[in-house]
Amino acid sequence: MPRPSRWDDVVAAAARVFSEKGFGGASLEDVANEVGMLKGSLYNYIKSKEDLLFAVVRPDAEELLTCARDLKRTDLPASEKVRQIALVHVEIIDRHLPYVSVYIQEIAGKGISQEWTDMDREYMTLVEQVFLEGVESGSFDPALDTRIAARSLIGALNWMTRWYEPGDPAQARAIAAQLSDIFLSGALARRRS
Amino acid sequence: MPRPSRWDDVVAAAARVFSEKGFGGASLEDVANEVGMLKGSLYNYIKSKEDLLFAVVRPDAEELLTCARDLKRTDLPASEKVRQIALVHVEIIDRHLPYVSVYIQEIAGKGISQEWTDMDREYMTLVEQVFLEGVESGSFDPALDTRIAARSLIGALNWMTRWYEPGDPAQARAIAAQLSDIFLSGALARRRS
Amino acid sequence: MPRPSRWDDVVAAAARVFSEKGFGGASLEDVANEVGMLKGSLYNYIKSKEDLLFAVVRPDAEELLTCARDLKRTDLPASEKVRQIALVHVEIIDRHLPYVSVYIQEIAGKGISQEWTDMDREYMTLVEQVFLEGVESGSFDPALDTRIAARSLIGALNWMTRWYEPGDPAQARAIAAQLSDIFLSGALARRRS
Amino acid sequence: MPRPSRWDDVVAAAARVFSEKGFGGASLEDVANEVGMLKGSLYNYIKSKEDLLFAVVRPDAEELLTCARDLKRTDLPASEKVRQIALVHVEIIDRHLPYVSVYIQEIAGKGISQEWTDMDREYMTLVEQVFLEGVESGSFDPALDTRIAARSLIGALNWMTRWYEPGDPAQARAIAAQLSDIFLSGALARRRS
DNA sequence: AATGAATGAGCCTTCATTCAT
DNA sequence: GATGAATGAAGGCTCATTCAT
Repeated sequence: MPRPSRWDDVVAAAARVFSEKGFGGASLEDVANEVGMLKGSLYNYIKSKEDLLFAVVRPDAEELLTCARDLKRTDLPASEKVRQIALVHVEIIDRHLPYVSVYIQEIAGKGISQEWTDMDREYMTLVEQVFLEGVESGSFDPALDTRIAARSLIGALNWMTRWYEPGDPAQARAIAAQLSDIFLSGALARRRS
Repeated sequence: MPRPSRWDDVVAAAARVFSEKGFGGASLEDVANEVGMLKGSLYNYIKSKEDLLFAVVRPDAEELLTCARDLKRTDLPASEKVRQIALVHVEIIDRHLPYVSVYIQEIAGKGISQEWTDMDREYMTLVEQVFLEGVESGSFDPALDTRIAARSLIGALNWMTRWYEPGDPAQARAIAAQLSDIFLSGALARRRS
Repeated sequence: MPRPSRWDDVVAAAARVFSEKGFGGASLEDVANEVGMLKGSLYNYIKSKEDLLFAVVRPDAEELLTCARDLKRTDLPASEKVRQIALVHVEIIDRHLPYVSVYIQEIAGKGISQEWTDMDREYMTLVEQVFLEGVESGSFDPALDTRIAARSLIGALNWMTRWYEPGDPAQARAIAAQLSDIFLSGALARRRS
Repeated sequence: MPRPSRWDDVVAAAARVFSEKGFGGASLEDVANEVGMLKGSLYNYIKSKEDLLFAVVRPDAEELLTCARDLKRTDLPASEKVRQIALVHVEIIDRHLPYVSVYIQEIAGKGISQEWTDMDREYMTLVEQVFLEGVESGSFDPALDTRIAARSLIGALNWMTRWYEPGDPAQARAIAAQLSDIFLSGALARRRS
């Protein structure tokens, strides 16, 4: 039974453990137990506990950011961009909930380091620019406070890590659609006429 | 729970320290330094570190819940109830950001104990019922998924603890208004007539 | 309701608490709770925790020693002196079990200080001398090892603090009689004639 | 319970330290110093301080109990059983004084847990049954109170931990013989003829 | 005499990290 | 790559003691 490097096992175990106990509350021994090795052995894979945190968190953070960057270069209407952002964000949560939970719980908005602060801010800015485009193109309400709209959308999406139960991509897409509807059209019934 | 001379100082210091370093990352020595006493002396006020966490968090959690309960008995229209919830929620964040941050970061949705799980769920339910009322009364879109609407509103509000800078009640009210507008009417420009 | 000094309450409470939890395992707060005051208040009565230990233990230790000294000056036969020693020792245990327990558990043979070592040794010596008298007068077996006899008698008596349930003086006297019988005549049945 | 390289050193050191300072009075740092490691390192061997106490104490407690059980199945005369019990008990004290001291000081008759209470009681009962056999077979005095006899014998033996200086097995055997003689024949000189 | 609060030292325990094997 | 052991630095908590009121 060939057993290649267990790097992925290690990171996945860390994601599960950190997401359940928190980064501070989890010990490397917890992680090692989850992989099935001793805590000392982890140091064949990492240089420090923080290393592991970043390894858990980086791929999805980068994927999300990349998607947002790509979307920006598109010439979809703003409303469609909102829908796309929600969709991608929700899908990543559905596929990688433990990893994303750790990011949101331990890194987002914590000012851990310049690098992460920058990523946070860039994503935030990209989303805000979508709303800005919508206002400037006249398709969004000119009274819209884009700063608040963007932060609220991201907040609503991130908060999903506290209640969403992953495993059903169709449901994930439905949630993304509903959330987009709310942010685009609101809860109020449209007066027909 | 004794309330001698410096009880409030102790809790306020704990709120600040926990909110900055996290409950797990903060040591009781940090808290004691912030109050200006030695860590051993804290035990004249508390029985354990967890005690302090709950003391930090309980008053505002209860206030918010009480407001939501009171609102329920009201016969305001659903849209107005949404506005009220957002307003109260934002105002508590504005007035007690460190306390609320700790609640959201350390307790909300963590299943710490039955008591807190119940509080969480009750608040959630109360908000969801507002949206349900709106749908049933015909003032909200019949296609609205109330479960997602409620969770998204709460998520957007709670996420404020990561970016809001407190101290300006007028701005707090403005944010509440904007957020309510988005959740009620959406970002899209209304086609007049 | 005139309430004189509560010195005796304090010492009695300490005896109970020390005897149950051990001197090291009991906190002054435990003692204070047992008396119904706060731990700080104890320092109106004592200068240190050790003070309290000695106060608990001294009166009975001195009484026992005095009785043994008095007995020595008597000209009772050795066998009667053995009976008397057992009787007094058992009676003190019956009347003051908690106090005596503390002495035996925390002080006897621990070399705490010269004073207590001396008391220990003197009592030991007095008992040994009784056996010596018996051997020299011919009434005790000349092969008797008085050192071992004395230590065993005292050991058997002191061990009572681990199993005796006080409150019945008659039973106490019966135990003393039985114990004396064993040490004087042994368990073996006497062949009559 | 792991038995790596220095497990025996750790337990032996703990026995020495606990026996000298008491379990409560000894710190794990004391134990660690005695082995030559840091207190934190002890936790590679134990899970708690209490673990260490039990590890110190269990082997000899079990050995003594096993001997008493084995003796019971024998068909030696009661008097010989008394001699055997005394012998084994004294020999264990001679060989493992620090370990046994800890047992007697910290566990015997303290009701620490059901397990230990049971061991205490079983040994007590086995000894009492020996005296009972003697009485029923007619070789012991029919007036003998077996309950008191057994408790006194055990008390006298256990008390040895307070005065015996180990290291001379021959002397240990002599003490056992003397003690047995006393409990069997008493101190009084036999009237010849 | 009693109280509430504070002190400071010490203790058990945890844990990230290192390292020889 | 893995392991068992050791390290050293905290951290939560206890407690004897002090002291102003």
